[in-house]
Amino acid sequence: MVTDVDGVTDRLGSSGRARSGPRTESEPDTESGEAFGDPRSEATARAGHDGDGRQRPGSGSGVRIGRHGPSVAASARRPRVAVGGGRCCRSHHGENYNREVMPKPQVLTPQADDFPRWYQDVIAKAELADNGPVRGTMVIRPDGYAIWERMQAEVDQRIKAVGVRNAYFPLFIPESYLTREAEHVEGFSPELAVVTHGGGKELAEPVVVRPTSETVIGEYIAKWTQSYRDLPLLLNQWANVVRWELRPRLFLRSSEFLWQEGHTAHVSREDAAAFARRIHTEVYRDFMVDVLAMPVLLGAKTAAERFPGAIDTLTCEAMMGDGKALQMGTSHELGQNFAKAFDIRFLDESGSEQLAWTTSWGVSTRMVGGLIMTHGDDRGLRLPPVLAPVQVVVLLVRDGDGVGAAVDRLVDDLEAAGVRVVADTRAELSFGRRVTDWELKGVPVRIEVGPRDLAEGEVTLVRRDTASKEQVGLGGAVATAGKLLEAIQQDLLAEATERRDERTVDVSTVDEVAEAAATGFARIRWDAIGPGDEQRLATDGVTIRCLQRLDGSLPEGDEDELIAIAARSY
RNA sequence: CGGGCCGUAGCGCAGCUUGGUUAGCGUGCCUGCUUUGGGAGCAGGAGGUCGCGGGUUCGAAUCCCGCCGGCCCGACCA
Repeated sequence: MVTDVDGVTDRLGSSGRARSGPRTESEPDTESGEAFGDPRSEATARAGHDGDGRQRPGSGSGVRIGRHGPSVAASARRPRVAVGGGRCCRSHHGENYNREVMPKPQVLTPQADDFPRWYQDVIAKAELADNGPVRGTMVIRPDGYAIWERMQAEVDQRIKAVGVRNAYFPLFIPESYLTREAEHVEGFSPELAVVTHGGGKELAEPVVVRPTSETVIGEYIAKWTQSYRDLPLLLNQWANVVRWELRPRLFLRSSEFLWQEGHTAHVSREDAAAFARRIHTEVYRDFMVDVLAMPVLLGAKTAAERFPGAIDTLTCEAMMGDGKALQMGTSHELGQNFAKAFDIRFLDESGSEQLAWTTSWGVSTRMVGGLIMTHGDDRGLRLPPVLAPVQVVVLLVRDGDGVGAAVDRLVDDLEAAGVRVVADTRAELSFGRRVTDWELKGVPVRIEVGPRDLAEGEVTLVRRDTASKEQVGLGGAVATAGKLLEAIQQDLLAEATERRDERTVDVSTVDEVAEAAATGFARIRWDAIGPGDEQRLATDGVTIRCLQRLDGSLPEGDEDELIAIAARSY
């Protein structure tokens, strides 16, 4: 099979730039249907693994390998000198012998030095993803995919809660479908991958690899829609899509990515608009705020930024750690554009034929990038507990005197309490190394179990977000962990909200917009931006991210008194 | 597609200007011992068509020509 990514521009008669490139042989690897995880199996699925992700023989949390005599001898040899004083201290002041802030080894480029470099470092060191062999493609590694699976599970549940059902449509779309909607084809043809050969022969009609599925799904919605009783028709699919990218970045912009695309048809414009808004708020915003702990701004796109073929595009915009904006999700009112192109008609109650009104909406693996850049710090990822595939890691500091058994019991108790937990008993790695690893991976709470603590019947709990430590009795560890998880979830959201608000300024002129956008978001009255200003800002790398009402709520259609949020963006 | 830069061990790099032993260094990897409460130490070891092709030369990672690939900056996008 030969994939041709350049020729289609001409064939589709688009104004897009022409590109040259070799035709590349590629194996047919049409992987259809994304498996997604059952959230309930998450904790148990991980329980038999150590921190390396390798299955230990014997499984269960109590596996012991290669730890015996020496470490016991070592701990026995070490008398309680330091601990003796510490014990006194602790009992009187509740202090911790190792509470002082530890010198942190630099494992990542600091954010302040070079934010993009930091982002790449995190992805590499936390083992989230790699570049694929074809430029712009992405290999999502198990720890990265686990994050995506958690996102899928949470979003899927919310999508279904508003009455949408999942289906699956093909990867290949007839090229002719794309051309039926003028704006749509113009918008997408520059980034299409087109298959010209199959089965060793040139195809009579080339097929495109879906960049999005409005067209195929429209064709079938038309087929399935006869009566107003068939509407609303509410569909969603989890799939991969391909948009040939010139400047790829892992998670943020790759030539192939994973997403969810919803497609619905309604009897009236009002119904369609209301549904798009409902998805936008009840699914996307709630998920992003409650699960991702990201304070997204909701708004409408300007005509220039609208989805090709839409009459209105709603967006969720987030601010990253460097002040730049990231579009986290969009919902489109497609009006009757696709209904006309694909003949989506129905008979209404009076028996007269009507054109349907459609919507589409999606969120993608880009959210993983947004999550990294929103909460990450110089030590690595910081995952919000509600999302985190692993919420608590129980770290065996050093073996001896029943430490292993205590780790096992704690893991069992946490699991029984519904916490997603793993045990790290890798005695062959130094303590510091393992701590650093778990910090890189962003696990919200770390519980350190070692002989010294245990002699006091205690363990040490450490928050990933603040690095603060506290010691609690073994019996209280589960309850404390639960409280910490809740606190971390709230605090991450609060921290991100505070940063966004600090870096958002109200301005009144276009020049001020450009200046303010250098460090964050600029808010300006939409009517203060004249024709041509939007384009002029774009030359400085600044775009209008969205339009909101003065109170920050979502506008409906064309309203006066709107505020434009302008920023640099990813 | 325009402008700048780079291809040497898995990754990051030095060596090239001024051609000449067996091509080095950091990290990672393997083995052993000692370690383990904040990226452990020591010893030993494996790993290279110096991007590809041609040319100059007694001799090329190094000089010349061509090709291929990649990165960064500008015009589009979840």
